[in-house]
Amino acid sequence: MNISGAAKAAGLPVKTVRYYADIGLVQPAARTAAGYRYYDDAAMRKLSFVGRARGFGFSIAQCRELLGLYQDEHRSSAEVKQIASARLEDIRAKQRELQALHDELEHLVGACCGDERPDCPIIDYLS
Amino acid sequence: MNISGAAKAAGLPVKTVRYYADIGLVQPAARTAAGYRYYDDAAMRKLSFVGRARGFGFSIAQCRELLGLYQDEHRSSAEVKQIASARLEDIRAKQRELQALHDELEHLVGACCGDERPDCPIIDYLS
DNA sequence: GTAGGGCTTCCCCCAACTGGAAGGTCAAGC
DNA sequence: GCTTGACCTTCCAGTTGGGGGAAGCCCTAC
Repeated sequence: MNISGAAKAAGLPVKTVRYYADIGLVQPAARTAAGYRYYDDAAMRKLSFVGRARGFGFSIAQCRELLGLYQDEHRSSAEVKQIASARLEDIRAKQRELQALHDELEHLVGACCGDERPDCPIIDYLS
Repeated sequence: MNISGAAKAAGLPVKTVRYYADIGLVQPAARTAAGYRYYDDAAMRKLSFVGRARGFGFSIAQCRELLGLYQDEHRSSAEVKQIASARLEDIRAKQRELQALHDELEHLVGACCGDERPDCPIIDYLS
């Protein structure tokens, strides 16, 4: 597979696949004589793995760790769980933050008449 | 007020205040003879306003609009409400996204024993 | 042989800052 | 008057995770 085939199979933009190769996250199996990146089955599986992990919001660094564990026959599931739990806690923290913002902003938006007059509780709150 | 006083009063890092001046979001009232940025009361109010708006997650572009409305005697609250509603909808979209990720990841983390064995539903899911 | 698409590297761009270097300024203390 | 240290200035580079596009090579089809 060349890069566009690999990208399509993994559901990623070509630019992203090239970027992952550049940063050493997922290297192509080889280069053709013309210098084209060549992805074999193993490389494509890694790409898809990373694509799904990124879909969960794992950072590139976390993806690197997860990929290492994915390929490690002797991994302990505890290591995986620890990374996933960290991401889960990040998500929860973000949710709490967003919930607080949401409630406050919803309150302000609800209190604003939204007509042609200048009086506005949102502006007042920010002032 | 020089920049550090203004930054402290607005609860922002000095670097951020300088950045806002650079991009023309909140300009200092003047420069001293030595070239120091000087913030008067009006400039400090704008800084604090932007600081609070950023706290709600409004983008710099939105802050620019809000700041314009803040200073516009003839604004209509509808314009303000429209910007705030857009932000609220962004927040809700993000919340829905995070909720889906949360539920799925929580399920996976819950299913992983987290022991020394390599078997792991998280890795399986990503594979 | 030529047209088109695909591939390569390279560099700049995004948001919203942050860190740091090099150098000018200011106020206090001696 | 001089030094010291804190503060200010500009400028440049880096952050995350890529995206856009130019210049140039490659490959296949007609």
